[in-house]
Amino acid sequence: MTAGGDPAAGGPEWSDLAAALEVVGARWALLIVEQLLDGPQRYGDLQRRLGVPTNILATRLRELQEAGVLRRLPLHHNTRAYALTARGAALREPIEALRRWATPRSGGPGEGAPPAPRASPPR
Amino acid sequence: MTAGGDPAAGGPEWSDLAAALEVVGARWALLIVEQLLDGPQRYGDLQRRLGVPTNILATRLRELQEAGVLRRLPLHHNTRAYALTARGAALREPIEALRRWATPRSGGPGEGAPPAPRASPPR
DNA sequence: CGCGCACACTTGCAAAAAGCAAGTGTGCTG
DNA sequence: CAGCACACTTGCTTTTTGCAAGTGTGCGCG
Repeated sequence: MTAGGDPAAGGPEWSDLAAALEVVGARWALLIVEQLLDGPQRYGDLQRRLGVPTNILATRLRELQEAGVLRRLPLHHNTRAYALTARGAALREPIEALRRWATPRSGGPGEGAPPAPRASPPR
Repeated sequence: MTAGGDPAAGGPEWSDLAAALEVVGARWALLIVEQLLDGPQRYGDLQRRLGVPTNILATRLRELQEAGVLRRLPLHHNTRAYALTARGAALREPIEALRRWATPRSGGPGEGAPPAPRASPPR
């Protein structure tokens, strides 16, 4: 069941990871979910806190909603908030794992390559 | 855009997650690392197993190498293999967390949104 | 009632990244 | 020396991302 994805073929494998990235692999998706882990937020708040272009934000919110990761909560008059579904909240683990990976841990077995300074947003 | 962080301003936050995505957030990056978790592989193998465009693969391998995630092992004559560094291997946790998230767990409380079938490579 | 304002998005267009196909260089091997 | 496998490059098209400005809607106020 679901196993393989491309059985008995020399073709590319199809992993669960690819399926995950299909949903949250787009440019600002995980950052948006991360913000929402703190609780429901409104469009304007997300935009200001992340610095994400407004059209991208609108697109991502629609996609993530369709994927069942978040949903819109109608607020007063014409305002609304975005909140994670259970499936969206389950992204806390992967997100924290990524955060831990990125966090420079002092006292660990430092190795690999010397850190090179960067200075620009996601990607 | 907001390059160089935005300290002590009302501007966008700069999370560790963003730093992680800066390194492994590009289109095929995590998939490449996932393959490499099984051990060192050669260029052609990666390309065939993932179905990634060859120019993209070359670019990602260079970027991931510069980020200290993997390194090139010279093999016989002009062939080489790519292997994860310790830092790259540490991505196993985030990757497995994402895989678990994507894995349809039978018996769970179905919720969020009805699954919509897809049929195409990442993104 | 009409005006301005905040909020939540669209729209239009330019720049960057991803994708496809074909080509290049290198070192065997026949 | 021709042919072949391997590891990439190069040239061009398509898709995605980003920026800036515009649209619609519902108050709050004079």
